[in-house]
Amino acid sequence: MEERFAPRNSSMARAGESGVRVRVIASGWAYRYRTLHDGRRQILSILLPGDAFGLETLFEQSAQASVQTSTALTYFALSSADLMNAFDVMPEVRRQLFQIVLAEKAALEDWLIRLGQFDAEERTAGLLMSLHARLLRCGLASESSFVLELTQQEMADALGLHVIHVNRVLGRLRARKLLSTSGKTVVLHDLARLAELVPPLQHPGPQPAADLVSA
Amino acid sequence: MEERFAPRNSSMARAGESGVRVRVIASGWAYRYRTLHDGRRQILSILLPGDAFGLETLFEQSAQASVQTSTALTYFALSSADLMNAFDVMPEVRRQLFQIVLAEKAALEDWLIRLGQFDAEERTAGLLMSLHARLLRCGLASESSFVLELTQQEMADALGLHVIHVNRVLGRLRARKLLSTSGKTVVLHDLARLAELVPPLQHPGPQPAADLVSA
DNA sequence: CGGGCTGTTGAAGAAGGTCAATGATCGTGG
DNA sequence: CCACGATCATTGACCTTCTTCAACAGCCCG
Repeated sequence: MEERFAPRNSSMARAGESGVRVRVIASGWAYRYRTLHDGRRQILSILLPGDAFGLETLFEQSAQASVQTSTALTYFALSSADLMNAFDVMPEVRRQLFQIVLAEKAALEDWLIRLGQFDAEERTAGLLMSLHARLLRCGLASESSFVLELTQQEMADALGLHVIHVNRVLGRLRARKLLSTSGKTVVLHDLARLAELVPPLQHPGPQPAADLVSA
Repeated sequence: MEERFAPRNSSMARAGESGVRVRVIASGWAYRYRTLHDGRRQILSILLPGDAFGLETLFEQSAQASVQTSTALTYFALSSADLMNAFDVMPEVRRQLFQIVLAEKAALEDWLIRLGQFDAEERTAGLLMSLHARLLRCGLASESSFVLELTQQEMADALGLHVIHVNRVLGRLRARKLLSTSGKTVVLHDLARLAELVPPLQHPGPQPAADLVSA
C-alpha cells in the first residue's frame, strides 16, 4: 500500500480500462462518471476522503466507470494481489469488503430514487445536504457550511439536469435565504427548512402490519 | 433450501424489514421498489427467473427495498446461516456472491445513467430491449417477442416517468411500426431500428490513450 | 493582461406532467 | 356462463418544468 498524488482535474481511471487498482481516497474530491458517445455525462458517485473505488476490478475485468479528480488528491493504491489474498485468508477483511460494496449499492439505489422521483429543487437541495452530512463525518465541514469542490456543470451531471437549470435552482434557494455562496463556500442558513424540501429516503421502520389484511 | 410459492401481486418483502432471507427466483416476475411517504414509488430493479434478492440482509440488518410479485412466482429461500457458513468456508461461493453483488451494482449504474441522461423514448425503448435480452437468455422470449408482465404504471415507476406519458411514448413507438402489443405480448418488429433509438451503455474499450497528454 | 472556464440573466420552445373522461380487459362472484 | 366492478389502457386539452439559444459578466490561472 503506497500513498500517491493526483493533480486537480486529472483522470484517475477510464471506463473499460483494465489493470486498474483498488484505491482509497486520503484527501481531496473526485467523482466516478460515464459518458455517452454524444457527450452526455452522468456522474455516478462523488468520492470524498475515506471513499474507495475500483472494487469491481478485483474479480471482474475492467473498470465500470471513469474517475476524475475535482481537487488535488492523495490516495492509497492497494495491490490487487494483496487484497485478493487478504480476501481469501482474513474473514474480517472479506466481510468488510462485502459490506463496502453493499453500502455502495445502497447509495446508488438512493440516487436512483432521487433521479427517478425528485424534481430539480429536491435533487439539488438533497445533493448539498448529503455532501454536507458526509463532509461533517470527515470533519471537513462546519455545523452549517462547507467548501463545495464542484462546478455547476458537475452538479448538473450528477443531478441529471442541465447546468443552466441548476444555476436557476441555486439562485432560487439563495433568494429564499436558504443558503448563500461565496466562492466555493456554501453556507446552509436553515438546515431545518432545507430538509423540509427533501423527501426523506430512510427506509420506513417495521410497520404495525395492518396491511397484511388485504393479502 | 426449500422451494416456495408466492401468489400474483403479493408482497415478498418490505423495506426496513428484518429477518428477510436471501431468495432466488425460479419462475415468474417480481420487482424491488421503494416508496416515498407521499406515494411516489421508484422501482429499483425488475427480477426475472434466476435473479436473486435480499443479499444485503446477509451482513446488514434490514432489507433495502420492498419486493412485489407481478405474476405468480416460485422461488428458493436460502437459509442465512447456511449461506453465511458457505461464505466463510467455500471460496467459490464467496467469490460468486461477491460477483453477484458487483453485477447488481453495475446494473444499477446503468439504470442511473438512463434515468439521468435519457429522455422518455430512449428509456422506454431501452427498458423493453433490456427485458427482451434478459428473457432471451432464460429462454422465455422468442427472437422478436415476449410477454411483458408489467402494467404501464409499473413501467412508469421503473422509468421515472408518469403513466400517461409512458402510454404516449408506447403509442408513438407503435405508430412508427417499431413494436406492437396484443394483451401482454410485445412484438419488436425492427430490433435494429429500435436499437438506434437507445444510446449504447457498453463501456468503451481501452482507447489509444491520446489524452494522457493533457495530464 | 488576456483567454478560457465558470457563473448569471433573459426570452422562447419542447418535453413531460396534470386534470378529466371514455373504453378495454380481467378476475370474480352470482 | 354471464354480469359486474375494478384495474388498466387510451385520448384530448392545458399547464409547468425543464431545456435551448444567446449574450454578458466575473474569475481564476497562466
